[in-house]
Amino acid sequence: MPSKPLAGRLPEPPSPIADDGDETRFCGTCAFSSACIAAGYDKPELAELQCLVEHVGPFRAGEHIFRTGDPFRAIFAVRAGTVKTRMVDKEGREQVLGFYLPGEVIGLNAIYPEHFPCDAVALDTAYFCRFSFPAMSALASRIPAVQQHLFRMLSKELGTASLLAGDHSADERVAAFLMDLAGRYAVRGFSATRFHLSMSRGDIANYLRLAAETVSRVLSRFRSQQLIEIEGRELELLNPKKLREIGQALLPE
Amino acid sequence: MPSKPLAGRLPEPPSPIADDGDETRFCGTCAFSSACIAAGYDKPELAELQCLVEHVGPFRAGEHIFRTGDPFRAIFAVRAGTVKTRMVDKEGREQVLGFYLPGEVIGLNAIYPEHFPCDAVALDTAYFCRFSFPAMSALASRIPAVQQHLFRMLSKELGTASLLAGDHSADERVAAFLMDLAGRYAVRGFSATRFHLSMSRGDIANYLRLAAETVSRVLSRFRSQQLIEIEGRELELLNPKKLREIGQALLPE
DNA sequence: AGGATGCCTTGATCCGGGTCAATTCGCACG
DNA sequence: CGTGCGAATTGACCCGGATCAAGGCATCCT
Repeated sequence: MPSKPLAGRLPEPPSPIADDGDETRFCGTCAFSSACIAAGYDKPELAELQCLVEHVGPFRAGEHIFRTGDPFRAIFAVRAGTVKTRMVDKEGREQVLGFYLPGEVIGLNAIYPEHFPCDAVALDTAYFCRFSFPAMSALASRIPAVQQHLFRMLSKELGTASLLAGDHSADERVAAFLMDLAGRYAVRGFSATRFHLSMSRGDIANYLRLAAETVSRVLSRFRSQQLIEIEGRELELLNPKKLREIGQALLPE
Repeated sequence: MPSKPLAGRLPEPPSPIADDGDETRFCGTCAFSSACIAAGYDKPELAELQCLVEHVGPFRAGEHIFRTGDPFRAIFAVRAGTVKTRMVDKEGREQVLGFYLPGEVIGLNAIYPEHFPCDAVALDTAYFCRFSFPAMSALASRIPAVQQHLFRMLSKELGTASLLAGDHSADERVAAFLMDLAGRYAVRGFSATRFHLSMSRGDIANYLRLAAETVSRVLSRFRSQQLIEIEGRELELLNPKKLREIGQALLPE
């Protein structure tokens, strides 16, 4: 069954929203929060972090945050909403690289080429913190915790990228995908067993290198096996243990 | 036909060897050379770079440079020889993550987890420069070029990792693999049309998420189509243009 | 309201590449 | 100098998931 309306698709983001923060208290759920805490909220460097960050948005579903080929000047932390990144080859085939939830960071893969190698597209109404990268790396030079944080984020993304590459069955991929999302929501303090899928079946399938029909079939089977409850894009994990087991080959630890 | 002997498998590495360098002139083909040059060879910082680097090796074919779970203390630049990195899941299935040629760097994916998430195994006799990572990041704080170089390497590896993930035919994968190797040899100043494959068909297949038999078949077909000449592990690219065309979806640019 | 559109689901069919198997070759080793 | 073992090649067969097709059900437009 198709999705039910959420809230009439209004300005306010339907998915979990990260703490907005104010001048002195920086977004609590942001990917940089740990770096900030390590640096110490009272340190003068924090003032600089405030300087190099800029709140942008809202972007509506389908709008681009950046496009392939745009010169790389900044990275973006998702403040609210969901984003997919994708490459489009010259035959027009789309390739979804990843989905990003509140608190996560996009644009890191543009450092090397110095131009964005992919598009970033909002899946629902989304807000961001924009970090000037030159300013950021200058700051990283002076605050080891910031530098380390950047290294860690890059290295982490490297780890997840290589997991997807393995040859795994459709069941493994879908189960791992659901558990991965659940874990990421949990880290940010949201429910790990009930959440909304902001992306279409087609996007999920593309990301997992499957056909949309296959994703649909697997989800239907998982439902009939009492592993999940799903109605449109509203999802509940009924048996996370079993799901983790199925997807274990694709999951960390 | 299987491989022909190269040089009797003796201490000296059979594959291209990077410039060994001495106290003041650091390995010319090393991945860090550009950072060094940017910093200036005469700068006192270079002395520190000399301090934090340590030449290790030789490792013989099959020996581990590091193992899954080892605490992360250093990254390694390949000085000579070839390395594969791989993960082994708990069912014992191997997953090849990448091959590394002289001048390239392994271990970056360990920064985040702080333990190596994979094994690194020498494919032939191999030598390395070992860079203490704490020292390296301390240096990165003081020399922007070093920091930027680390960022770039991480970001670059991120880009290549996501290419493999796409769903592509066996022909595309194999062609792209060969052209990628050719390009990487060319960058380091080696022949881009004739080179030795240090890895087995099985490793290639595993890396490309194919069966060894499929790789073998594709190579045979490429040979019958006059695209390559191959005997055992000695390879010559007869029609790089066509190969690039076949593999374009997986290749940069 | 009526029609168009996009997303999702489900069924039927097909094919690329995996799996199994046999053979050959080269090399290490007793 | 066999002998055994691993890597590579080639053939025969099969299966998971892609593709094609049809139908349902929302939302959006006019």
